[in-house]
Amino acid sequence: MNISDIIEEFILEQFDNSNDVSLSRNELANYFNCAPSQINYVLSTRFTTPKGFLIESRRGGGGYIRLSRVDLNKNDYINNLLCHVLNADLDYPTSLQILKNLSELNIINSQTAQALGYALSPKALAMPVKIENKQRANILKNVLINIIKG
Amino acid sequence: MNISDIIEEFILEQFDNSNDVSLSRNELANYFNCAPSQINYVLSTRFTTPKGFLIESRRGGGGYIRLSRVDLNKNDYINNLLCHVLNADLDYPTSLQILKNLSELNIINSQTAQALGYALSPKALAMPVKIENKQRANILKNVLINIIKG
DNA sequence: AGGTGTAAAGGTCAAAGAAAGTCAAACTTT
DNA sequence: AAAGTTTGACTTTCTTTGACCTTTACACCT
Repeated sequence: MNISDIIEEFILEQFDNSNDVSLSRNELANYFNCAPSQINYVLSTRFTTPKGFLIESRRGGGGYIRLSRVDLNKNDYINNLLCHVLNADLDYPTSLQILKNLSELNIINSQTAQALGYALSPKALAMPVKIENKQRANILKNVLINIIKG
Repeated sequence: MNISDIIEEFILEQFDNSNDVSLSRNELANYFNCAPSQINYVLSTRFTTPKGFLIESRRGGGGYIRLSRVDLNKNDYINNLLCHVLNADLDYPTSLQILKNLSELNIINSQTAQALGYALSPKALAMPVKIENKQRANILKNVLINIIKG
């Protein structure tokens, strides 16, 4: 077993009953006698969104890293979007269709769908088409990832 | 938790029922055993206008710092946003604050605020900071313009 | 009454410190 | 060889501290 696995296990244990864990990168690194960036490595390979984890953090004095777990099974449609559709380019009409679906599935309400539609419009993004479609996919992906957190 | 957060909480508690709080910088600094300018730091990062706080102060003997909470006026707020804030760069924390205000003013509902927050996050935009802040301003502006139209 | 000196506030800014983030090179395992 | 790990140098963000500045009240002269 390598350090990454050990650290992963350690963090998983912290999840005991709760769905949230707070930790200090430096302390952890010190405890396991490894480079601080090793912690980032563990987080980015083991505590990913597809696995149902969300990460928040803050730098500077009193900084922290906070992990939380979400239930993925309830969100098949979103999951599918995240794994397939949103990794590629996303044109504006398609994005509107996705938003409509999300709204009909009651995953988001209609105001949210509309607002996001404006946010993803060519006018809002204002950039060359090729980049624009990538950008649009990325924004929507991010919104969804966070929405499933509930 | 760092001192700044603790001081912030302390001040927020002073707001108990009233909408005004009066305090002495030196006394506070003394109480928390920190540099007086730390108080200014807390005020300028936590009790900002976008967050709905107003700060008055006076130097010299018998000087003071007075904080008050203002409630935002719907039209003024949007107007100010469109005319000033959203023409310039817009950093992420400020955008979150704006969304919170818009939600409190019932201009958008809380789900929309949250979704837009994710859409405007550095991760969603994924571009160099300088461009990112322009982009963020532009997207939010576009959303806002269309929302008040509708 | 009117200057004026002084102490008592608060303000500003930049440097130092304290986290966390990134990335690529070196190393290991498969 | 490819994939996965480990490490460390460098970056970015947020906080803390301290030196120096400005404003105000008040007492003391004349």
